[in-house]
Amino acid sequence: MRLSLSELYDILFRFYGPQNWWPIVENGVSLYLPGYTQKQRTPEEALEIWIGAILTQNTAWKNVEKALVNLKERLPLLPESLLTLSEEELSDLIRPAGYYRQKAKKIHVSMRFLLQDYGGNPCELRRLPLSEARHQLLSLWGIGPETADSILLYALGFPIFVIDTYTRRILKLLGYPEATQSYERLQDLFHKNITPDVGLYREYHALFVAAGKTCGRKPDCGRCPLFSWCERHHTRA
DNA sequence: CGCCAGGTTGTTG
DNA sequence: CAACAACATGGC
Repeated sequence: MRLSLSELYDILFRFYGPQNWWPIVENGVSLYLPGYTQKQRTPEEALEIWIGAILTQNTAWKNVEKALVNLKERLPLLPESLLTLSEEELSDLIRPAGYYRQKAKKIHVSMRFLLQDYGGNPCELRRLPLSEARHQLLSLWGIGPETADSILLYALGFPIFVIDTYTRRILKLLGYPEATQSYERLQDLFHKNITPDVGLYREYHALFVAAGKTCGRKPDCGRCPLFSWCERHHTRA
């Protein structure tokens, strides 16, 4: 019997507990505070999430953390401050996050956009309809669907579901054919089956990441709460 | 040492 | 549209 998406959420939540995404870096460590799933983010927090979403593209969070620490000890995290740095200076600070020249360019593009169109305040995007805010994000060089949706959900508080490689991996193993389809197609599955609640969407996506890590390079099936529904369980040679 | 991590873009068939 | 290369550091 295949797991429904709400049953899956319950299992993951009971096993991994609240994830309290998205973290803010303070005193050199990432903080995951209980209020974060519901909280309306301040412009400062929203900007850090925005930049973090770019930095974490195909990159371990530990490396992003180092980059954010470097940035925050060098200057206040504001578009106008970041833009006083050249792309080369910026790339030097974010080096630990990898792809540092690409990401410096991406951050510059986003900061110019925010400063020119929204007075440097990312939260102003919240005034737009969701589809238009998403369209604007996707029009920026360096922001694809996952980064856009992470910003919309975690920084701006729009009810949109984030799809990442972990989501696909888990759903494939659970036998969901939609997992091999396009980003928007898979996203629709969540929008149609899970009530659009920001706190719920934030927690659910973070739980996929937690589960995906258990199922990474060295799968720890003995400790996976999904073992009995997993393809590996049934199709082992 | 090799593999991969909270992707996106550009190129090519 | 799908497949593939390029982008790059650091942890396990």
